[in-house]
Amino acid sequence: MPELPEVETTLRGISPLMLNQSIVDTVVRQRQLRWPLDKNLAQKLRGQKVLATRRRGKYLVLQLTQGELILHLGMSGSMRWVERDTPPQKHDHVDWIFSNQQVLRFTDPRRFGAIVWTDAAAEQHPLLKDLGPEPLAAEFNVEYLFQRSRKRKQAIKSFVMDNKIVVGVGNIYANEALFQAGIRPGKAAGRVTKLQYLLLVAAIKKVLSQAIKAGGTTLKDFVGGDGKPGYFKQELQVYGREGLPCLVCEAELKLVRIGQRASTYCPQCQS
DNA sequence: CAGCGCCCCTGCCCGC
DNA sequence: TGCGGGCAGGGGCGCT
Repeated sequence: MPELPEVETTLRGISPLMLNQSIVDTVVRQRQLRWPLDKNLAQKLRGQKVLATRRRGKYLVLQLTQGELILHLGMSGSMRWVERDTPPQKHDHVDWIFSNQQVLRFTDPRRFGAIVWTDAAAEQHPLLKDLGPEPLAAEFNVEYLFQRSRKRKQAIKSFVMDNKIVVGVGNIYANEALFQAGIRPGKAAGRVTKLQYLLLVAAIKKVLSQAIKAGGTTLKDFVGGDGKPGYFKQELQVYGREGLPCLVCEAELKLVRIGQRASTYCPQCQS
């Protein structure tokens, strides 16, 4: 999936063509996503104008004339503009046809993605209301993270991937940020020092910003809203590099599982 | 409550 | 070449 940079890339790619356009129709080919799609989705969206778009964590939100549409790309989702009458492929589950004749297509092989309409502000919705701060916001800082971590025995990697602590730090960037900060992924969050948190916050902000700038990381077939791949993969220093030499000290990178997720680290550089 | 597994699902890669 | 097993960018949920 798209991690935060890929979601941001998608948002930037799909927004311009839909702003101030009305939804003419919603074509649903597969209702079974993370949650079954609302049977009345097409009816609820018909004629609604997209007034604004935004991102909260890995959720995309379309502000409509009435209510908001919450979208999530799960592990394998993507959205892109397609030409009208482009034949749908196997996993092209939903199309939105806009008043300017543009067609926005939601594709998601694994179907962990979500499409949820809400009549109130998306931030009040149960899916979004308990989310932690945005990683690139000023309120995500060393004091905040250090304070939240005290007495917590959870592995630091799971801790920073917890959306209640901070949103948008997925497996790839958690691995990268911990490497850059010199912290072992399995270390208890409560035992990570304040200095290490200072480095970690900086690393998270840096790696996410750089990935956004590069248009996200394309591992398999991620494409942004413009259909182009991301170019961050070449920047990855530890993710997917287990068994290879550390790019800093040449020690062999190790692989462990933390919270059922692959965690790669350098036994020399990270403590 | 914190924290850990399980699970949703398809595709792909690897070893036999 | 075929098949089973394991793994994949997420995260809600139920259980201890």
